[in-house]
Amino acid sequence: MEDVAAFAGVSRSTASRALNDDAYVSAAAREKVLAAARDLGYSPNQAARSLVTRRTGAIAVVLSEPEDRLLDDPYRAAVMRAGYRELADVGRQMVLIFSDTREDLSRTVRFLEGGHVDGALVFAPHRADPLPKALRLLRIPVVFGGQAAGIRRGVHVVDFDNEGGARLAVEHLVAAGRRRIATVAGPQDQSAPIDRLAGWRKTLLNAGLDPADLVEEADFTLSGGANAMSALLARHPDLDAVFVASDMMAVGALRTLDAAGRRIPEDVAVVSFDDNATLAPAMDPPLTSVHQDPREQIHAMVETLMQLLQDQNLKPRQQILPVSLAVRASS
Amino acid sequence: MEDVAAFAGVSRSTASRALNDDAYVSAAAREKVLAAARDLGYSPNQAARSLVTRRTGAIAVVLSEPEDRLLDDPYRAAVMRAGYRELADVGRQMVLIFSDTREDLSRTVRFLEGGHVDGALVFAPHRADPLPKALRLLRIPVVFGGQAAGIRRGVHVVDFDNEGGARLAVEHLVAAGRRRIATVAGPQDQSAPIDRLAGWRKTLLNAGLDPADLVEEADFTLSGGANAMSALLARHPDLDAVFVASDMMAVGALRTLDAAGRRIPEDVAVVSFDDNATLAPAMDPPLTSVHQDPREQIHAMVETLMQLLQDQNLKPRQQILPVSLAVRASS
DNA sequence: AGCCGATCTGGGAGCGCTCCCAGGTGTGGC
DNA sequence: GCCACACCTGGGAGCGCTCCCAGATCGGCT
Repeated sequence: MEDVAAFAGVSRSTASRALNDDAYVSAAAREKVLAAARDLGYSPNQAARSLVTRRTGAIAVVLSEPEDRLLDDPYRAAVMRAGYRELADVGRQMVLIFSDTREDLSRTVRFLEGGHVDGALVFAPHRADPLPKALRLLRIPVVFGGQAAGIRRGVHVVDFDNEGGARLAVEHLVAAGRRRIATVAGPQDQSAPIDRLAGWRKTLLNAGLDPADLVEEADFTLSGGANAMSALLARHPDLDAVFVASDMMAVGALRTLDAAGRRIPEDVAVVSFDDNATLAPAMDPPLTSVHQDPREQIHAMVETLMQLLQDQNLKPRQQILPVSLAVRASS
Repeated sequence: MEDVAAFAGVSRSTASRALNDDAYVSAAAREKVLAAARDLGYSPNQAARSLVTRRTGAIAVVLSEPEDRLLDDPYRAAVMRAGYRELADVGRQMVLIFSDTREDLSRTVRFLEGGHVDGALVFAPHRADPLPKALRLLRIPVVFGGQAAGIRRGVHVVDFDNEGGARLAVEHLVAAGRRRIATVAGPQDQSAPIDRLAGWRKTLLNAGLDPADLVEEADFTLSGGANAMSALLARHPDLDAVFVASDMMAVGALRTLDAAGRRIPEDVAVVSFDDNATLAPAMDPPLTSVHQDPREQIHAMVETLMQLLQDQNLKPRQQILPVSLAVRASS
C-alpha cells in the first residue's frame, strides 16, 4: 500500500481512506489512489486488514449431518446455494463447514474460534448433536436454522412452522373426505419430524379420527419411504390417504403404492412435506406438498446475523416462518 | 498470547514454538504452555498468524456453473463433499465459491486475489467460461478439475478419460452384438461431453458402423434425456442400443423407452456415464455406466495443489484418470 | 480582518503473531 | 579441563494494514 500511496503522491493514510471510501478524502486524491492501485495491480492484504479491524468479512455455514445425507438431500443443496447468494448480497463470503463425526466437532469449534469468520449460520437438526451446546461457549454470533439441539432459550433460531404445515396437510385430506389417514414420519431424533408427526396426530384427533397404529417411521430416504409405505399397507390395506414427512420419502411411497396397484389419488391420496422445486412437481402424479422456501429461511437467518453483528446484545429471537400447501394431483 | 506466555512462565517466543510444535522446545515448557492455553481458553489469532506467514490454510473450491445445475447435479455434490474431506485431511479448510454470472467473476477474482486462500481447485466445464483465463493473471496456485476453457498448456489439470470411457461403453455394446447404437450427447459447449461424443463416434467407425444421424444433444437433465430419446426413437425406431452421456439423462431415456414399450435390455441396451452411486444402481433395470470417482479426482487435485504450494515452479501436469465400466442389467 | 469550524492530510502507534538472532545451558570428545 | 556442538530460551523487528491525533488549508461568518 505504501507503494500505491507513493505512486499516487499521497500518504499511506490517505490511500487507506480512499481504498475504503471513508469520509474526508478529496475527490482528486481518491481518484489518484484508485488509479494507482489499478495500475500497480494492488489488492489489499486481508490478513493485515482483519488483524486491526477484528473482522474477516466471512460467515460460516455449518451443516452438521451425517455425510451420506448431504449428498442426496436437495434441501441442503438449496441451503448452500441460497446461503452463498444471500451472504454475497450483504458483502460477506460464505465458508461452508461440514461437521459430521465427533472428530469434526472439535475441528469445527476450533475453526469458528480461530477468528476465521465473523459469525455462523448453523444447521444441526439432530437432537443429540453436541455442536449447539459447544457453540454456546464461543463468543461468536450464531443463528440456528431449525431448533438447536438441547437448547430452548438464549439462542437465535429461524425455523419453519412444521406442526402448522402438518396441520394444513391433514386438514386438506380431511376436507377431501379421507378417513383413514396414515403417516410416514421422519426420524424422531430430530425436531422437525417430531413436530410434523405431532401436527398430524393433533389434527386427526381434532377431526375425531383415530391415529392409533397409523404411523411408520423412516429415515428421510427414498427406500425408507418405500419400506414404511409397505408396512403401513400391510397393516391397513384400507387406508385412503398418507401424509409423508418429506418429498424424497414420498417418492418411495409412490412407488410402493403403484406396485401395490393403488391408484393415486383415487384410492390413496398423498401429501408430502418440503415442496422441493425439482422433485415434487416432477412426480407422477405431481405431489401435493407443504411448501417451505430455503431461500426465505436463509434470508431471515442472514438478516438476524447482520443485526447480531451490529449489536451483540440483541435479544434472542425465535422466528417461525409460515408454510403453505401446494396442492397438486396426488391429493 | 502474551498472557499465555506469562501464565506459563515463559517468553512469547517459547509459547509460540510450543503452540506450533516447532523443534527446540523442552517438553516441560511445551506442556506448561499448552496447559496455560487450555486454562485461559486461548486460541491464536489467525489473521495475525497469516499476516506473517503469508498463508491462510484455506483452499478455495470454485464451481463455475449455472446456478440451477448445481442443485440437482449429484456429481457436483459429491465433489463438494469430497473436497471438504480431502482438504481437511491435509489440514486445510475448504472455502466454496460459486461463480456463475459475470458479476460473480470479478467478485471471485477479487476474492482469490485478496489473500483469503492459498490456492484454488477450479471446476469450469464450459468452454466459453472466462474464469480460467482470468485466473492465469493471478499469482495464486490453481488446479483445474477437467479441461480449462481455452487453455491448453501451462496449467495443472486432473481430468477423466472421457473419450476412453465412451470407447469402453460402445465396445461393450458392439461386443454384445448391437448394431444400431445411438447416443444422447451432453452439451457440446463443454469438453467432457465433446470427448464422450468423439469416443462414441470413433468407436462406431472402428467397428464398421455408421454414426450418421444417430446423435441427439441434450442438457444433462432428466427431461432433456427423455426428450432426446424420443427424438432418436422417432428417427430410428429400429435402434437397438443407446449410449447416454450422463446418468441423469439416462434416467429420462429409460422413462421414454419404457413409455414406448421397449424392453431393456432385450430391445434396447442402455449404457450411461458417471456411475453415480445413488442413481445408477437404483434404476429399473440398474444402469450399466462408465465409472468415475469424484473422490479420486479431488484427491489427485489436492495432491497436485499441495506440491504446487511447496514448489511454485512445478511443471504443469495433465493428469488423465482412467475410468472403468460398471456392467449392470441395462445392457 | 480575524476567527471558527468543516474538510482534508500525514505521521505514529499498534493489532497479534512468527522469525531471526544473540545468548545461555548442558553434554560428549579429546 | 576445555572446547565444540547440540539444545533451548528471550527479546527485537516487522508483516500490512487501520485508527487516532495533530496540524494544515480553506471558506464563510461576525
